[in-house]
Amino acid sequence: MKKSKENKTLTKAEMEIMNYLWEMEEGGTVRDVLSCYSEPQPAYTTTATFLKILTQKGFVSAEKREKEGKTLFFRPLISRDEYRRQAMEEVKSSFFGGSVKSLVSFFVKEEHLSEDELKELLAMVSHSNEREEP
Amino acid sequence: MKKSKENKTLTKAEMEIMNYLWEMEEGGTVRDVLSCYSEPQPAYTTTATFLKILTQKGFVSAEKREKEGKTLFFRPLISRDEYRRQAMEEVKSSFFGGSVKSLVSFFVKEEHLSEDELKELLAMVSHSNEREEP
DNA sequence: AATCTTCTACTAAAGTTTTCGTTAATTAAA
DNA sequence: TTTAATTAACGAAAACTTTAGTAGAAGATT
Repeated sequence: MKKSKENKTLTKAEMEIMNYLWEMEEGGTVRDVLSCYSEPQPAYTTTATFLKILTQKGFVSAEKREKEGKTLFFRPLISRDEYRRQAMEEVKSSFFGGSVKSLVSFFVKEEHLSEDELKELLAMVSHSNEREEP
Repeated sequence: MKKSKENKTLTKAEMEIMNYLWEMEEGGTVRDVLSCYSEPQPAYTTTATFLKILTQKGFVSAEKREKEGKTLFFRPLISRDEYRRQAMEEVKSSFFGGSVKSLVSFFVKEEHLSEDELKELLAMVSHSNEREEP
């Protein structure tokens, strides 16, 4: 049986780029990503390197498209939600001893969510609970 | 005006040690921390190095105490809560576009919090809201 | 007091992440 | 079609993180 250390996680810099890609509708080119950075922007090649790494790690695809000549187009292969799921597992266990309740209550308190906002959340949750009851 | 890059964050290994220190009542010695690791334990000096680093970064104090001769006693200078606050700021902005609501609803949905648990949370929040109204 | 153990401080190597210059190829412009 | 601009690929330096060996001081044991 393989040890299956499939838990490839993103580094900080890689994460930043994924966020930019997710923000764009389809993905984008090196230059598209580069333009997302606030000053001081990294070097073009730096961004290109990370996109390459992300490709190798399987988080994005690199496509060559007719219109754009040699320019590669990078597209996320994992959704923000999917990755969040993995990453939040980490956050939960390392900051909140694995307890969602303690995590959620932390944020609710910390951020002073109003009653109204909470009710909104409650409604949202009731819905998803309904269609998931076993 | 100073650039004030006070945003010292803990690395993974440092974080692990802080967690052990927080779990102990007061803090502890190198050996105390070492004994918290599950096998394979790192070398004694590895742990000592990290405690030293944490001291330099200002996350813990190193005290020499009468009873224990030369042995140093390390004590967290920041509470788990305080650090969480910083760290969660990061999580919120990089995974949820800065929106607590989106974060909380993610966890509530993801983890299938029950109605009861949510009510508990609601109660908790009502309380903290009451004593903070401006 | 001589020896053994335990501890901190120092140092450095190994591992990982971040950064970007250089090169060669492709496309655009003159 | 020669020249200039843009790009992907490569390689490696720089920065940061993790790991641990060694030395020498401090304390415990015989």
